[in-house]
Amino acid sequence: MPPDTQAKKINRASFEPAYMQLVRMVSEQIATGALRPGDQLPTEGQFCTQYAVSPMTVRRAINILVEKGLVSTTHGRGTFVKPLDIGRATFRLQELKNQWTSGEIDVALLEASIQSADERVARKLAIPIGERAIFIRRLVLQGETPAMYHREYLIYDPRRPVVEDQLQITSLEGLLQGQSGEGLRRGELSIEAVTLKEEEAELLKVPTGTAAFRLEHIFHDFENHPVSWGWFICRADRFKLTTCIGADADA
Amino acid sequence: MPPDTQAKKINRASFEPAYMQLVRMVSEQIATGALRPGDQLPTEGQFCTQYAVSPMTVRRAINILVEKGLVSTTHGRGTFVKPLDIGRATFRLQELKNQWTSGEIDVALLEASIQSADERVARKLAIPIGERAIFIRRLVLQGETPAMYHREYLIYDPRRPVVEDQLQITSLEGLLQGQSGEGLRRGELSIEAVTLKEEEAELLKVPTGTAAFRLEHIFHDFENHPVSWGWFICRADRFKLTTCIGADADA
DNA sequence: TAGTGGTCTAGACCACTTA
DNA sequence: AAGTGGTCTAGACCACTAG
Repeated sequence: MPPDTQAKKINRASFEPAYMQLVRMVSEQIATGALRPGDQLPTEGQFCTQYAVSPMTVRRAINILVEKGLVSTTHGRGTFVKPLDIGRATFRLQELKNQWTSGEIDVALLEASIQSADERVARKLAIPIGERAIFIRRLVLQGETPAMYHREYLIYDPRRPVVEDQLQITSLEGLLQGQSGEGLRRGELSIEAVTLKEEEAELLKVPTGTAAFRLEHIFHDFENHPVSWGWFICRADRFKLTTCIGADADA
Repeated sequence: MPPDTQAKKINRASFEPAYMQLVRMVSEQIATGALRPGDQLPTEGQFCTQYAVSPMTVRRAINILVEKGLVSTTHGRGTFVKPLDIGRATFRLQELKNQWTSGEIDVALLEASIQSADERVARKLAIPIGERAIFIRRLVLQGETPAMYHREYLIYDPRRPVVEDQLQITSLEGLLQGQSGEGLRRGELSIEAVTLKEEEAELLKVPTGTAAFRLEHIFHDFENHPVSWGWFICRADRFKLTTCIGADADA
């Protein structure tokens, strides 16, 4: 434990809550190297007296530091600064929305039809082979340039207010604006790298064989049945995920 | 607000903390559709009386639900169930470690040399063009199969205990086992899709032009100077990021 | 004005680690 | 046995939203 560097006070008049000020102050000490990986933080009690706050406030601040991955706590031992861990990096899909909502986005519906499910579609949607399913192809345009190509298979259920609603489900409007499907409970997503097939390349106006991201999705309803399965093919030059780890990741 | 479905009690004898039991019970109600997107949750006070817990415990549970993206709170209005938001999806690099630490991993050092920095390297490492930099090439093998190719440029500083330590920094051992660089403060990471160049393809034993992930990284020390810049080229068939959104993402 | 969430207090008790 | 974090209480006061 380093000799106490300098204990700034909590500003009670600030709009910033006390626990956040604590988080920020400790984060800065870690960022500047005043606290190094492995160092022990002051104990809960020490924080309380140093900053004249209650234990709950200290604990809240420490919990946030733990979630940020900056420190780790061990029950009877103490709280310690963690070294950089590359495994903690997380890439947020939200980033794409931000990248894209800055410009003009158009969604072109290329196809919307009823198809009979082949083996693959049947398996993904958990329906019998040959059952009818809705098939949709869309193209997302950023200005004049195509950015993503979307293929999606949807459960066809004549009892539901189908197509119109379903066209909204996982719609790119939803993806880009904010919220999708009201009737959906959970989704699974995955990302891989692929090379573009001829059809995809033509639509995206890049050479066949170009690299691209494939963002696959499958959504389930409240009965936990699959509702939709599909994937976005994203031009690599329009799709990049970035993130930061360590101190100063945000503040 | 739906007519109270059924208020299970908190089990005080359980190893599971009260706030977690609350989180789980509400999560389940959302997962089953007992609580639908847009529905208002009981207020803090109602939770307190229903489950006989203190306000702080309720607030802690609700905060967790907010972080999980299942509900949102508005100051003077209440707490409401959120619809699925695809933008909340986050992909964790940790996943790769898990995928890989299951098998045998070898790291082959292909090259470690001193080079004079060209314009690109100089810019990334914030050093003058022509300055010496350490250059490292490694190959990560999963059993017999090559999985990743790593190129990295490191600051050459004769005052530091350089090479041996630097070889550990952002080493794949670090990447795969747990913790990397003790002298690092923060890092920036990004992922793109690329097609393999001839050299890369040969090393990874796949055809030239195959799709792959490129995971670029740059790390900074406590003075916020770049220390290392490089990238992993990952075989697409060994590298897939997956995630879940919505209720039941974990519990 | 009534109801809501947001913050915070000043402790308590327990479980765990270390010596 | 001493010190640590983990949980929890039973309130308080404030700021915001709504009718």
